[in-house]
Amino acid sequence: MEYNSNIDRKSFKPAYIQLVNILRSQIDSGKFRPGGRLPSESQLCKSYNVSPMTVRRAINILLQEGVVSTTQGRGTFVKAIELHSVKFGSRELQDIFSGNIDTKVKLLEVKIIKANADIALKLNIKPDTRVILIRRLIMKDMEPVFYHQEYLIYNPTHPTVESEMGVTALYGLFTGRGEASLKRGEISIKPAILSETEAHLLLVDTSLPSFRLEHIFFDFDNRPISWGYFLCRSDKISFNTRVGSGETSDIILENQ
Amino acid sequence: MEYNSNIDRKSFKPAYIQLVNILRSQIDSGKFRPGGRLPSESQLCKSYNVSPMTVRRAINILLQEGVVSTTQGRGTFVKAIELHSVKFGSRELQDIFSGNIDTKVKLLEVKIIKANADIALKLNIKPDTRVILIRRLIMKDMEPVFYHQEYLIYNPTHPTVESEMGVTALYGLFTGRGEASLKRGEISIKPAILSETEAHLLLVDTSLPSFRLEHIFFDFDNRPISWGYFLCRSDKISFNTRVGSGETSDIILENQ
DNA sequence: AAGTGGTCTAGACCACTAT
DNA sequence: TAGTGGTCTAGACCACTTT
Repeated sequence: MEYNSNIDRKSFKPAYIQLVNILRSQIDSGKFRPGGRLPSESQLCKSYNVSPMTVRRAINILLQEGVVSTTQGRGTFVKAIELHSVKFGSRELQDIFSGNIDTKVKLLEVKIIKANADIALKLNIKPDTRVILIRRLIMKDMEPVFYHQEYLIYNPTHPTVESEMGVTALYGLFTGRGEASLKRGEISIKPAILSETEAHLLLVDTSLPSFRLEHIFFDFDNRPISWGYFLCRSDKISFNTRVGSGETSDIILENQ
Repeated sequence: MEYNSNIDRKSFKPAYIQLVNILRSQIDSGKFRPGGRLPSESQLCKSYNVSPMTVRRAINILLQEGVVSTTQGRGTFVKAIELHSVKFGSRELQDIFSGNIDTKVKLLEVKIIKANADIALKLNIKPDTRVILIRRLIMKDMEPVFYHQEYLIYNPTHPTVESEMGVTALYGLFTGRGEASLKRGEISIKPAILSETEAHLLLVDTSLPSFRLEHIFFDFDNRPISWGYFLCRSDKISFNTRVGSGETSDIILENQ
């Protein structure tokens, strides 16, 4: 939040960030209502004594945040809140996998099995090909939070396999210190009802609904490497988002 | 995707977008692996005959996408895929609420009730204050997808109330043509198990798990205006994301 | 014609990292 | 010291919308 409405050139905050904060708090205060027009870019240049590129940069940020919309030749307008393209994040997921020290991974089982039709389809291999099954329990504060089950392509010459089997390898994926051989992944969330054995592992009742976080990863040849899913206790995790002009002011600086 | 590795000044695509696509496809191809360093900005200026600001802009986009990370004085590096801060979106949600013509809202009930402790807490009012209860069914292709239940502050002088009661007002929220009096909202996703009556309304069995999409909206005085939730059939909706260097090339241009 | 957003230049200066 | 990312300038030119 900017308390004064001028740009402080001595501040450690860049001018464009200060301008973003000024404009956002003005929108937030109701000075510019949804549908209303912001001052033109050239006006902003004069008002705050900054160059066009700096104004442009500030407005681009508000644009990306979905706070304003621009039309060439018309102006910059405050957007009404809209829900159809919201993105959800999870504070708890971030907490658990941010290298937090009280997060433990308990390896339940590692074995080589023959792929059934379903696994074969997902991993794009022939049925009955050998794959590695890993079952893990992720604990936070001594309590189970996730049950994780994963099928890996079995390839003795492939370096991924060995490192993935390590219980700590899971961290890497979350914290970015993971495999350089993984190119991309796809993850989806669905709600799930736990089976008796799954509920037992997570120390909950089957009446507690859960998230099923399914994932698949590919190498640089676009071949599937692993497929699996997390089952998450719904009392330990949720996905959230904010829309409209919230007080997100300082997050931007942290990201840069 | 860029097929040649030079910037076409006659193209309708801006130079910085072309550069983003070139760099991304080079990362995608494995030319720059996770952990590896990209050419320096000044090198990129020379290679592609663009100004520093244009290179900067391109790299900023890759930075925002999480594809690369930068360190002042060291360089720009390809990031390994990381999961802890992924954001999930829903294609189905987008489809249903993008002004699609075959989406219908069926109003089940509108009545004034006295707020119980739970509702009073959420809406920051005294218990037994009168609130409006709205119950809706959102249909797609003649099939129910969402059950929606919402509690609105009852205030005859407030313009929000009347327009919200209209069955079509729901669209506005999703498409951005909604209330200009709403400042911000918070939305969360949890898994849920349907009650008998809820399952009956959605024409499914209680054994089908569902999403519960809870929302609360505030006006420009930061007062809660409405609180409620959607129950979503899990066979009709999912939340997804991609990590790593996927083929997201052209989406960027569409957003701009 | 005047005003708007959108792209781009060709430098400048600074802070930081490596050697 | 040399190279790196990061910010910023003071204009230019273009495409578009409004009057």
